Amino acid sequence: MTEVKPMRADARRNYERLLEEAQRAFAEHGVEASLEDIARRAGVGIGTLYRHFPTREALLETLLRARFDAQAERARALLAHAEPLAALQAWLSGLGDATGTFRGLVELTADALSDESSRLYASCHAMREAGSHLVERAKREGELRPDVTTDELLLLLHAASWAGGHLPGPGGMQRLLALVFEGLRASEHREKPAGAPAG
Amino acid sequence: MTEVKPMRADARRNYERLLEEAQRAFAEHGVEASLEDIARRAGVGIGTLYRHFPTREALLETLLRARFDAQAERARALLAHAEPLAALQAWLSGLGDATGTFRGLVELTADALSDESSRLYASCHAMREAGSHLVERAKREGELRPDVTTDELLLLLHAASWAGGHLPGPGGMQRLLALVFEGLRASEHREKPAGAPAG
DNA sequence: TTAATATACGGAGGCAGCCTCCGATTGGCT
DNA sequence: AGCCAATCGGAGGCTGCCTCCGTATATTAA
Repeated sequence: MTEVKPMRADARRNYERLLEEAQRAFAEHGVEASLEDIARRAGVGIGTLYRHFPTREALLETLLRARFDAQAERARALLAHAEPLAALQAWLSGLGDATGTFRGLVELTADALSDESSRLYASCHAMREAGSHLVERAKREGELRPDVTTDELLLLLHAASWAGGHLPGPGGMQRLLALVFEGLRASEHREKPAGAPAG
Repeated sequence: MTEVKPMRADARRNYERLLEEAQRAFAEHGVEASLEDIARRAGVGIGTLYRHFPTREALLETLLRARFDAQAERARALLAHAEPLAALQAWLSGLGDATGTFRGLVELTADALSDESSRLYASCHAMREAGSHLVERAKREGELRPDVTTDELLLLLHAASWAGGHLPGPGGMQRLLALVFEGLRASEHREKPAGAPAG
């Protein structure tokens, strides 16, 4: 059985200080924030940081796992929503907001989803699984094109989130995500403004 | 009358060796390739590299300007194409291929397009301009939704290119770009499914 | 050809970040 | 109190960025 010896008091204290400072640092400087800086601000030697979190990814994983779980939970909740496509869109939209919280997180998440050897892969798996139920339902009810996969959808979301960061002002991701859902063709059943551009 | 004094022979030689090695290095290791390594391989001191190219961006700009010009030219040529939307798609598709040549190039280009202070901004400007003519034509002829801007379109392309790199195998970007054009809704009156030529 | 000089070269050196290793310290237990 | 395994901390080795300046050389004038 996995008997876990309780941590020594100082170890636990440092562990928690490190997580706090890491959260701050990543939010402020993005995922590339300096680890030595995190250790410094936590009032801890660099060696201590590396003992608790052997890699940057390990540190990020600890911080992110809860978020991924929350997204999975949200997906399950949205299965109760009456409109399958709207539910899916809502889920993706929230997921996009979450991956926008610090710079570099989108890249990280997209990598984790496609690279099985990533430490974050496992953390993401439950989330993808939960999301795929929303996807399947939307397909089954004829609201989502049947030839698109969950992975493609997630990737498109991450792409929109990534690109949203390059648009001035907030709401960029939402706008792009909407475009992706609607497509780019002008079409009759979509109301189009009357006036052709002058010129 | 910008009389340009000819470079000293050794200077010109080094300049060219540096560009060659930079091309190699960026292609192999992405835009973050070590500058000291480039200098080393070019058989030149690091100081010499920095004299010719004060920043990494300056070096990249020199390498990329020709590419951007080529893309602008391609856009102009495609104005002769009979089908406006197909022409636009073809242009974007080629542009996406070009930004996939080395890792980090997509990010770089997207940044350059949105940040006026970037050294690459000027280089991109003509390309965006040329592309916007394709966009306007497609709108005018009612094939492209009128509420989307050239910048959004370029950003969506870059997003697709970025995301394509996270899909296994080649052709990821093409597939995603097609999805973006067609939209994600299931719909009876869509003629052709988006998708990579599975053969 | 030689001398003068503007031009260009090269790498040492200072800084920061990554990560490892191991002697010093200390919490927890008897 | 005293022991010792668990934990700490940071020096040190490495890489990469970038600047500065003494040295070397291509070019030109004599």
